[in-house]
Amino acid sequence: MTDVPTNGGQPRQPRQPRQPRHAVRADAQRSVDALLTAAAEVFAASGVDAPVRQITARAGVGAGTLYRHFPQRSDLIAAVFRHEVDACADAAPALAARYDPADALARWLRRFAGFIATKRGLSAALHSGDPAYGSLPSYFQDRFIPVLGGLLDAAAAAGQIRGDADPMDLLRAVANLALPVGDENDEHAQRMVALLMDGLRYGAGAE
Amino acid sequence: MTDVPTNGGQPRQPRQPRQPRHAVRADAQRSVDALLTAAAEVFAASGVDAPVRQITARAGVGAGTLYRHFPQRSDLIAAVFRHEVDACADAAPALAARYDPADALARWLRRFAGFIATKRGLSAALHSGDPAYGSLPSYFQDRFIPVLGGLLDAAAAAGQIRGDADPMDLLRAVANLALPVGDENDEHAQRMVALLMDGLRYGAGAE
DNA sequence: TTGCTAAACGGAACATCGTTCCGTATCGTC
DNA sequence: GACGATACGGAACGATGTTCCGTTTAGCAA
Repeated sequence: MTDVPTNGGQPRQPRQPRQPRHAVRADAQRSVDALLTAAAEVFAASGVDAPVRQITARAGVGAGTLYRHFPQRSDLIAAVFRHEVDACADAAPALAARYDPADALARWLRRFAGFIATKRGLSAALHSGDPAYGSLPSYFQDRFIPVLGGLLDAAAAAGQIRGDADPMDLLRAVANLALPVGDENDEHAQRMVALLMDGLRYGAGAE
Repeated sequence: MTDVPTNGGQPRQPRQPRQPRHAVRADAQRSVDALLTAAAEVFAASGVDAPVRQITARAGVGAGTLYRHFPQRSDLIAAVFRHEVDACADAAPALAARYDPADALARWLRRFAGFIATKRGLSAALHSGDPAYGSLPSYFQDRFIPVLGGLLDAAAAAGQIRGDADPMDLLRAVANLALPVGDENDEHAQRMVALLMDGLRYGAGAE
């Protein structure tokens, strides 16, 4: 066993989990989708500390299935987070196509506030030091800053809002406004976001 | 049951837990002391989320005893917090008597940084909305601001440090520096606190 | 179509945790 | 010294995260 002449350069252990034999089994894909959907709903309703069984029950799968696809709880949380970030970011083009720039911006900010409102308990999780969360903040920024930047630029170019708004500033502001604290309903958040939007409109043309 | 004529003005439920019949039994006092000491050590080592059994084992006490004195977990955490705030604040007079003002200030700030360093996970607990924590922030301020203010005034009066340092600002700054994040040891915090102290000295007499 | 095997599934079982319960031991008083 | 209120210990309970393993199924091949 001094040498391993077989499979030169092709290590036996699967370095790429892709192409294990056939791409991905249909039932596995269904399970993952069901889990992501169920987890998103449960997290929104009860926070990210919700019991695992509640998620598996809603998804109609066993606990073993969950842990097969998401070995750690944090993996599921991170996956749901990314999934929702994508959904929110991907909503922008449709809005931009259907509404005029300022309206599209306002609608997307509302959408974004709704996204944030489902993130109760996540900020604590983010600071837990779990490496599974390490890439989430940058993912958040990488996806949202270009999207919001585009909407802002379009509205500014149309002369509908002021031109000096910084996307990151606005993301942080809306996130702080919409993060649920205590028992206040999200009506308050929506009003504050609308106020922010009016602030942007008010400065149109100025400077 | 339309009226309750009995015990006018003296509600039956014990509003003051003091003076139940005789002051407090000696064994009960021992248990409380052992629990506070053990909890402080365990919290410092493992954070406030440490298992309850670990605390009772270290205190040499049964679980029932813990819950008799601290009906909720948050009660124990709050009690330990208050206990340590007191110990830290009470350390100031001795330091002020033994060392010259600026030295006493520096030593107390180190002491305070050590206090903060044991508070991993507490900030999350404070924001959990549990009413048992409601009074902790004001307790923190009420005890520390006069203590630090006294030390600052003495050092400023002696011309050893600048005179425009705000106690609350300094508390927040040191707390932020000393709060353990990730795996860094507290050496870093002590260096930063020393730096802050040098900053105070540097401004002596200025302005 | 039928057979086969790796992959995936479900849910019982295990370990751990916070909390409760209650029989027993102890303290302080009369 | 005896008695009653108080406190103690730790087993027991319910909930939860996680693992294990016998069973099922998807997808390929003959």
